[in-house]
Amino acid sequence: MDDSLFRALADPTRRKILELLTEKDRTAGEIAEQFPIAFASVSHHLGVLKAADLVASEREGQFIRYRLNTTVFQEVVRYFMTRFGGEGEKHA
Amino acid sequence: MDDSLFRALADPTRRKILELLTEKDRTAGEIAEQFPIAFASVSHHLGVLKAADLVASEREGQFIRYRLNTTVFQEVVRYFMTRFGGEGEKHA
DNA sequence: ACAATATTTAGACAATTGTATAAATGTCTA
DNA sequence: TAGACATTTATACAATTGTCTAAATATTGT
Repeated sequence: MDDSLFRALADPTRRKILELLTEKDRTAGEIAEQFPIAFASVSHHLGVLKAADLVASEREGQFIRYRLNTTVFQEVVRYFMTRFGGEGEKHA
Repeated sequence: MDDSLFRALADPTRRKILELLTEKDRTAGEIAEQFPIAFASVSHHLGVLKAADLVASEREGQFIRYRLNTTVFQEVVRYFMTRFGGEGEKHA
């Protein structure tokens, strides 16, 4: 379980970005306009999320469209379930 | 979902502490001796984990014993499952 | 080629964080 | 009460981080 993953999740703006991407894929601009901070700052957050492999992106003409990488979230859930899964479901 | 929770999880030493507490409850000293950093630093990490409600502690004579608060981990799992639709970790 | 739009990258700066040492607090036992 | 042990709190400092503005890169249309 990569360190960059948890560091990426530690920022509330980035978590909000992830939740936005849950609804639908969005371009960098569509994401950025949801926040009161500079576009460049949001771009930086997107870079962090991408480095942690939580999102992927692809160019679409002028735009760059971002989408969730759901695979990694499943790994996160598995991390918590196996290590801290609470009582009962010990399925090692 | 509290911000302090994700910030607490962002540090690898703290995650290691949590994993140690998965095995069994431990005193501050037993935890601290597992790490190459100063006891005071580990104590600080324990404070962060406690503030995030990830662990609880109680005095036992000279010692202070720490234990996982599993309830919060279940909330974490629920957070990821509900928002980021983890399909694939079904169990029984 | 030029201008407009979309986004990222570079550089700077203040706030936060992880660590260390030293001092303080709490507990036990002689 | 004194002294030893266990742990936390106070303080300082270097490293990391989130934000900004300005400049750079990429694409589209004229």
